Amino acid sequence: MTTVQDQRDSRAKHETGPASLSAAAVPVVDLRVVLFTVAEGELLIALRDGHELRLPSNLPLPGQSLDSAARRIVLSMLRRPEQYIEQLYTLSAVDLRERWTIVVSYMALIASNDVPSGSPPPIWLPAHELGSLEVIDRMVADYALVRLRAKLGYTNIAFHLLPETFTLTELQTAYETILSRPLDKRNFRRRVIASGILLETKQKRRDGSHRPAALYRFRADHDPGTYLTPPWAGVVDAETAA
Amino acid sequence: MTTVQDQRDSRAKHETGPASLSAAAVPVVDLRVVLFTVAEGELLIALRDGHELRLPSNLPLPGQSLDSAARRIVLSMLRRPEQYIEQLYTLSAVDLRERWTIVVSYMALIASNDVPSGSPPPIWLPAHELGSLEVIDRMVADYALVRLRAKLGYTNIAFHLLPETFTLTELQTAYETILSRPLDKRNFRRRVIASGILLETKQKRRDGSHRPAALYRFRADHDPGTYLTPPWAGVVDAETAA
DNA sequence: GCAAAAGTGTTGTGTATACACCCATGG
DNA sequence: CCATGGGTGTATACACAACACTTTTGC
Repeated sequence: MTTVQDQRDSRAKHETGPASLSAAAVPVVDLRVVLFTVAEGELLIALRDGHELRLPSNLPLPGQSLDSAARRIVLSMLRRPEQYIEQLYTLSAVDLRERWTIVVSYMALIASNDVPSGSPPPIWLPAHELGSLEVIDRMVADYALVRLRAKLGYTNIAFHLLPETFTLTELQTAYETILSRPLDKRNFRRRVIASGILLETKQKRRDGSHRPAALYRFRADHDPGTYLTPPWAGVVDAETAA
Repeated sequence: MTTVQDQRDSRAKHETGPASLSAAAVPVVDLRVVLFTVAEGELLIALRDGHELRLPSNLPLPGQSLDSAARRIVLSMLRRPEQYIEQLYTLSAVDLRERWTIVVSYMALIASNDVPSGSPPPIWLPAHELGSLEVIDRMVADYALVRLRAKLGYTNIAFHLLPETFTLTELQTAYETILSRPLDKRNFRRRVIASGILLETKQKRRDGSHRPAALYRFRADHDPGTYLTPPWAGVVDAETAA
């Protein structure tokens, strides 16, 4: 019945015609990032503090991949690149100002130690206290959390929440914080060692009055990377597409 | 350093200034669907036949979810709703006519028997012969294939490629076609029966000169549904967001 | 020598794989 | 009676969960 051409034509009419439905007939494309970190046994999400708390967001630029645009958001928040980023989902919504918006959401991870924070610094809100967020932000953040937890089961993304070197106990604590349940020490260590993703440094960390812990490093080369994400994620800039 | 407001401002400059990079400063949002079916032992993708073969596409409408818009694409191709649909990925690219486009891609599944095909009917191309597609379409289709194969392993989506009743051999053949490798009959049957997603009808299908096959039905109520897809996929229309 | 965290093995249970023959029917 | 696809069971390897004690250090 309807061909591509038909549809493009009817859209063109919309563009020039009056904005119906109190939403303009051409959408704004808006990126939002759910930036996680783990600190003091809590999973935190970075928010911008304006009139109200909002997920950090940005508009894409022509000739730039969406993934770069998402990374720019993180940079503007922290003055540091994230350690992991992944696209989540895209949805169409009408925002508070009745603007038709296409929201492309991302999840990002970073280690909490010495994150410098740009100005203004982000507000770090515990992931289970998102009640104050605006509806769309709330949905996006909730979904990011679901996905993060699910991915702990079959990927190694949790490493990206830790600094360059870390102890196995720190790693386990990160898992437990995100999942909010305790894990068995021996089983955890066995699995993570067997996965081959750890590089044992010769160093030890001596903390308090107890046995020092071995320090490990994340083997980026043994990381399958961004798992059910397309191979070309982040690669399609103007050059590539031409 | 840079706040949301800053970024919106600098973007506003772009909008009113000259379109740099030969791409307009406001993107077109374009949905594309990779519609799969299995027929005669081949995995096929539906394409529109214009000047060249293209993935079926569409533009979203304000106040409508992207998922509805994607479903509209399928309807316009087949005059039937799909049996399964899922969002894949969103990317930014500059198309052949140098228009800056945000491409939101979807994967959809349908049974091949008695699909009526709208006019003009789609061209069904084998999934391993996508060489003739335009770059973006090609990437999208390739990724859809990766995701479909991956999901066979941990979901039941393959059912959505079959008609309402089917034999276990038909189901197995669908899996084998998509994975392009043979599966063990006994193990396959054991697993699929154990999963509890099959409803055994009392009917049998008598084909040729051999034992008749039991017919099964898909238990939609036992299907976890759209798996790593957000719960609100397709729900966020104008009403919901307000 | 004691408090405090690091580190280490075994056993059972369930899940996935490999593999070969009999069954029901039509012609 | 034979050709054709439908249907069934067992043995083995591997992954995962449960569970408790010894080691090294600082004070």
